[in-house]
Amino acid sequence: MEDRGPVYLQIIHYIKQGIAAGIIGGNEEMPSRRALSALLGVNPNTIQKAYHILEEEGIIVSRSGAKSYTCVDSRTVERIRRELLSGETHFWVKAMKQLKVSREEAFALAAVIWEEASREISDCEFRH
Amino acid sequence: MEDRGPVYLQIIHYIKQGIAAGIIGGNEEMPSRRALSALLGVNPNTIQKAYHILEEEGIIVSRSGAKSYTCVDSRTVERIRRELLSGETHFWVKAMKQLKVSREEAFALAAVIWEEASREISDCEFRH
DNA sequence: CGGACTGTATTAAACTACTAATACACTTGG
DNA sequence: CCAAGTGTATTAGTAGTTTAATACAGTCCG
Repeated sequence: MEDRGPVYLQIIHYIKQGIAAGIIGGNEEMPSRRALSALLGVNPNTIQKAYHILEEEGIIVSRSGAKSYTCVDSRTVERIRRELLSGETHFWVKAMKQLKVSREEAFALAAVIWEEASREISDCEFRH
Repeated sequence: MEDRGPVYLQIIHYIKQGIAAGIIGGNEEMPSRRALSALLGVNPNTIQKAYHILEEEGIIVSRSGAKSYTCVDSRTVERIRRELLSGETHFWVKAMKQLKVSREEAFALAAVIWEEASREISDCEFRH
């Protein structure tokens, strides 16, 4: 529905999601700032901002001149996964309650949409 | 989790949500720009921007000098309700699928959080 | 009527997100 | 080694959001 805020936050969220889903490994080479910016069609500075925050959060490591790598053990992967999962679900429940939807109606709709989404081609990885 | 973007969009969303939930009636007096800005601690111009867009969408009517009123029939209320409900649920399902969560795990977690939220005091109306 | 409140409009300033164009030092692979 | 690619930093500019300080004309109620 919406674009969901600043691009650099979307990138951070996207990478965390990839790690939580196991698409991005815990000690894996990351695309360079320039390469990812070209791929996504945004400015290198925007990628740098996202990577910098990810480094502050201890999710990637960067050595000046060399490529950046993810830096998360399995415990951290599980922590990130639970954070995202819980966060998104809390947000949905809150929205449903604010709309004064009954538990039955909410879950029935979610079930319908879940099946609907299962019948769609859903492949949009950020590398091939 | 997040602040969810521009304030004027939050206000629009909040009012639509109130209408969809039946908290705000279909032909009801709206708080004045100045009153709502004071209540929310934001600039009157920000409220004006939100109200102006709501008027363009045919949700409220404003006559220069008089108070603004909501202007939605029951069919429109139902349309708005379905839009918000469907939009939020699509977003949640998409997030769950991107995290590669099984339907069972996702719905189980949602059930837990739903009950958890039911045990909390949840009253934050925008007027008393 | 007349004052209080209303919607509406204008202008200026500050702030953030994002783009753009560089520049520099470091690492790596051929 | 050395050229290509890398992370990092700087400066400038644009656009959108928000605040601020007004101003003015219309409506409403006592």
